[in-house]
Amino acid sequence: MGVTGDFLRGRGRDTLSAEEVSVLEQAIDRVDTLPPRSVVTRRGDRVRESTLLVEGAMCRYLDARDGYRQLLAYHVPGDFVDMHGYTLRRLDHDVATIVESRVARIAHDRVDAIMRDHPRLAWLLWRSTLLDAAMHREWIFRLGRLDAAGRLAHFLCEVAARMRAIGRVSDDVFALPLTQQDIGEACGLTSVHVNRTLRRLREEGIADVGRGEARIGDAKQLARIGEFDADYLYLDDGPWADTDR
Amino acid sequence: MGVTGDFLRGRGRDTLSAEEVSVLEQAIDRVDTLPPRSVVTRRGDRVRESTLLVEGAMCRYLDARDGYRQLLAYHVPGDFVDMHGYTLRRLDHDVATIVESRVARIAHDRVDAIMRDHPRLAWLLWRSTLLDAAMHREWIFRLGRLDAAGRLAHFLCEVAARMRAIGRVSDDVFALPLTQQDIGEACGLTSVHVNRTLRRLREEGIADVGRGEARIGDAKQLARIGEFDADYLYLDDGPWADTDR
DNA sequence: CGGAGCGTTGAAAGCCCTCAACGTTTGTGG
DNA sequence: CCACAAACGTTGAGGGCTTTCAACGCTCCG
Repeated sequence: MGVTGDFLRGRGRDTLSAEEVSVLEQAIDRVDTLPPRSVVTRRGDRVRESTLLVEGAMCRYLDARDGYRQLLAYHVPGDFVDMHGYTLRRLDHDVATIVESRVARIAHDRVDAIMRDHPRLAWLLWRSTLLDAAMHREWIFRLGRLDAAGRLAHFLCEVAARMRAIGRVSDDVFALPLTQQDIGEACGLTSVHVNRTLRRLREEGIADVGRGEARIGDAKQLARIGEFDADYLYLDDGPWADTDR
Repeated sequence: MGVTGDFLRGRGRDTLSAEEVSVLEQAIDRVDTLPPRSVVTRRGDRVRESTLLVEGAMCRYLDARDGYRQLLAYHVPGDFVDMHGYTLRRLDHDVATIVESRVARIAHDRVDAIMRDHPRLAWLLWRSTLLDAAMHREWIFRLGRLDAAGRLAHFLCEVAARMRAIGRVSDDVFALPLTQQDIGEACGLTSVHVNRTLRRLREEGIADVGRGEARIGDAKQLARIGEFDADYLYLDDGPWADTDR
């Protein structure tokens, strides 16, 4: 299988036909390896290709005046990190890697052709941007309504669910190559408070985060604390799960 | 002019050709008038038509365990409040009116036809969902990085810019039919603290919010406090502002 | 005219931040 | 392979922003 193997797996399974996989694979101009902690796209940049994360971890963020970032999204393999740039043409935020990452590039010309000739694949690309929006909404909820423990729990639940969907969770452990500073920037907390709160979750056996990975000790408790409901990830239904329209 | 007059005006001007306006108008099944403070769609609902807000004000929100809501979006005339439902098929949040509102309904069958026969209009619909996502991102920033005054300032700047884009601001005054409770639910604050913070903004002559409207006294200061930059609204460029691809 | 919702204000408590110091891990060059 | 530095993680103390609880005035509408 090619580099698109994970595409949309975290976002509704069994969605791509063999032909569609082939079309997507042939649309790829090249595969790049990006160094860790590198900025891929800056706010305001005109983008002419879109980027599928194949392996590694990336994020999107906005800078604040005080020098800290606000993370907007955390990306796992199979995610397009900037498909919205195809339509919006310039990005309103930065995109960066967390660790060394392999990415597949698809020129927007190629996407034009997909839009024209492969309506169902076009639909899937649109759908993937809408799933980003659904996650954005849940991040708004997390920041607006939850306390520190809730925010961390909710974040961990989301990443765990998405990692599970792409087959990267075993024994309730998955890679989470984020520093406490990063996690703080995702959850609107200082790294100090992230540290204290993660300690509490660890001491209570609910989750253990550190050394580049996370272990979920009590998924039920974690979901309760984070008021987490995976509905918004639309993992249960492929885009044509029910075809009655 | 029909009921689609404001569509996308707040989201890049001069975007619709006469033919496209006509197609959109003819896709409308009916126009409903919805009472104030009514829930239009509930989380999980299967949606079979999309809703264009013609007149009034609406919002989208998620409920928290404590009984409070987290607003996810505030909608002004010209916004589709649930175009993402066309692709996702069920909604992951509630949709409600703030005040009595007129909405135009377009069955998803009709959208199918638009997708098939009017690629540029299809593109515009996709674009409008991407602008929602861009606003979501800015809401994440607001909640994650700004203090109470900053959040209110940022929110007011956004609504002011969007109201201006649809010609609904005069003498720096625009309708804002939200209670302090509503504003708190948008900005992750209690209504008590919203009250105190709005008072400060009023006393300093920066903004005056109340009695169903907002008056911007010092837009520059407001933007500074809210770290607001209207780039993300993509108001300056229609979807084909530059056609080099 | 009465009540309900909304807006306003005060006091006290709590959650999280800031500042600071120190321990631990990681990575790099000698 | 070791030594060192830099980044990351950990912990404590104090302070500040926001919440909570409570009370009261105002406005609008039935």
